[in-house]
Formats: sequence, C-alpha cells, structure tokens
Amino acid sequence: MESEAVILALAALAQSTRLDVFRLLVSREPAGVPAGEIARELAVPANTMSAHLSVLTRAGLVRSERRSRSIIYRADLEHFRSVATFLLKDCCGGRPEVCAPLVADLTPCCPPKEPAHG
Amino acid sequence: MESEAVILALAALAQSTRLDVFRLLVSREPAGVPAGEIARELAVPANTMSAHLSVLTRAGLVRSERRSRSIIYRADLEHFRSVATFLLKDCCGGRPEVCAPLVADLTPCCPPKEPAHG
DNA sequence: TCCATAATTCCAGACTTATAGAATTATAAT
DNA sequence: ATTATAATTCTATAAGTCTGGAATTATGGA
Repeated sequence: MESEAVILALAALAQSTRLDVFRLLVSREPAGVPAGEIARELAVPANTMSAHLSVLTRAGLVRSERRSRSIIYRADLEHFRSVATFLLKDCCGGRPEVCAPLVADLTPCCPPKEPAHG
Repeated sequence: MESEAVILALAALAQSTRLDVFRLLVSREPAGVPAGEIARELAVPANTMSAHLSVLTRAGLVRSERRSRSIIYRADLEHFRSVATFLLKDCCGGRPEVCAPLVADLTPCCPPKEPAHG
C-alpha cells in the first residue's frame, strides 16, 4: 500500500455522503446494493450519487458489477483493511502504546484466532 | 466520537504534506517539534506550513504549546486512535472478518496485554 | 528602544470538489 | 420500433482548498 493510495481513500471517506455510502455498503455485505437504491436510501439525486460512487471506486473502496439493468455496488473490505493497516502501522511501529488499546478494544468483537498466515 | 469529527480528521490526513507532518510528529513523540523545524524538514514555506498545522489542529490531530519564541507541535495520539476505532468499529460490528486479520497483523507489534479497562 | 527570530494572519490567484439539471447510454419488456 | 427503467456522462455554478508573497504579532537579547 502506497501513501498515495491511502490519501485517495482518506479523501474519499472524508465526505459525509460518501462515508454514509461506505457504511451502508459494509452493512450490506456480501449482497451489495444497486446504485439507485443507494441514492434512494440516502436521499441523494441519482447523478450526484453516481459521482460519489465514482470517487469511491477510484479510491478502491468499492467495486461494481452490472446485473441486468442495475449496477450492484459492494464494499471492498480488503482494501479498506489495508488502508487501516497502513495508517496504524505507521504509529504502531514507533508507538506501541497507540495500538495496544485499539487492539484491546477491537479484540472482543473479533474471533480470537491465531495470528494470520498470509 | 461523532462522524463529523471523523470526517474532519480524514480530510486533514488526506493531503500529502499534512500526512507527512502527522507521521513526523508521531515519530517524534513525546518531545514534539517546533513549527519552523517542521517546515524546514519537509521543505515547505513557513506560512504554508502554518496553514496545514492549523488544519491538523482543527481536526484534533495535533496540539501546540508555546515555548519561548517557538511553538511546539505534538501528535494527539489518543484522538488519532479514537478516529481509527470509530472507523473500524463500524465494519467490525457487522463484519468481524474485516478486523480479525487487522488485529492479528497489529498484535505482534503491540504488547499482548489483557483487554482494556476504560 | 532597536533589532532579530519564530510564527501567524491577510490576501489573491490557481485549482479542485460538490451539486444537480439535461442529455445520453444500456438493458429489458411489449 | 416503442416505451420504461437504471445508471452514467455532460455541463455549469457555487463553494472550498492549496499555495506563497507581504504584512503582522509575539518573544527575547543588546
């Protein structure tokens, strides 16, 4: 993950409509949501929403796939996680005390598996 | 942590000079760095840097304190962590599989304490 | 007081982003 | 072919951001 990709992702999420879109898509994984329904649920005109979805796509945070007349959008959770990792590693590397409480906070909601093998 | 505060923080970090500043300040904790030295190290004019520092301050990511003629800037790691927590909790709540690998990735660099007590 | 240093604020120009109406493209049903 | 639905692209406007020169404020030393 390069820092330019991180900046793109941060900029994409630093806008209320787009943050709402991403949260909606995360909550609707893995089914995804058609563009029109996203626009309807968030009460934003379809063309405006299309512009926002394009920003999220360029940032790598969402992917889309046509299904008949609809275009289904889904959150790219792996990309999101790699952005978070980049950001946290930066401070974690030098400052373990930053990440320790965060890990402690996150651990209860995540299955206590053994360390990743990838 | 409200979502408006998160958007402010994301917007502040979604700019290369400011991301560099924040990384520099994280690496220089807890001593901090005077404004002029930040500008010099990142090769940015003092007034331009001042504008960036002001954005980071409004976003709650840095704090400053005058020491004689210098103004010392420091990263606010707690605020940064609460931004990260907000973002991750959102996906963690619905999608544990997102956070599990991240926690696994972060754990090795952080002391394996028992869960937080705050 | 006078000067030097450190940082900020003021200001203007160039650039980018957010928004949405109108037009267009793509798909499917009749 | 015609019509309807779903989404995007075109275009324009309003608003916001990034940048840095010039002026200003704050501090400290001679």
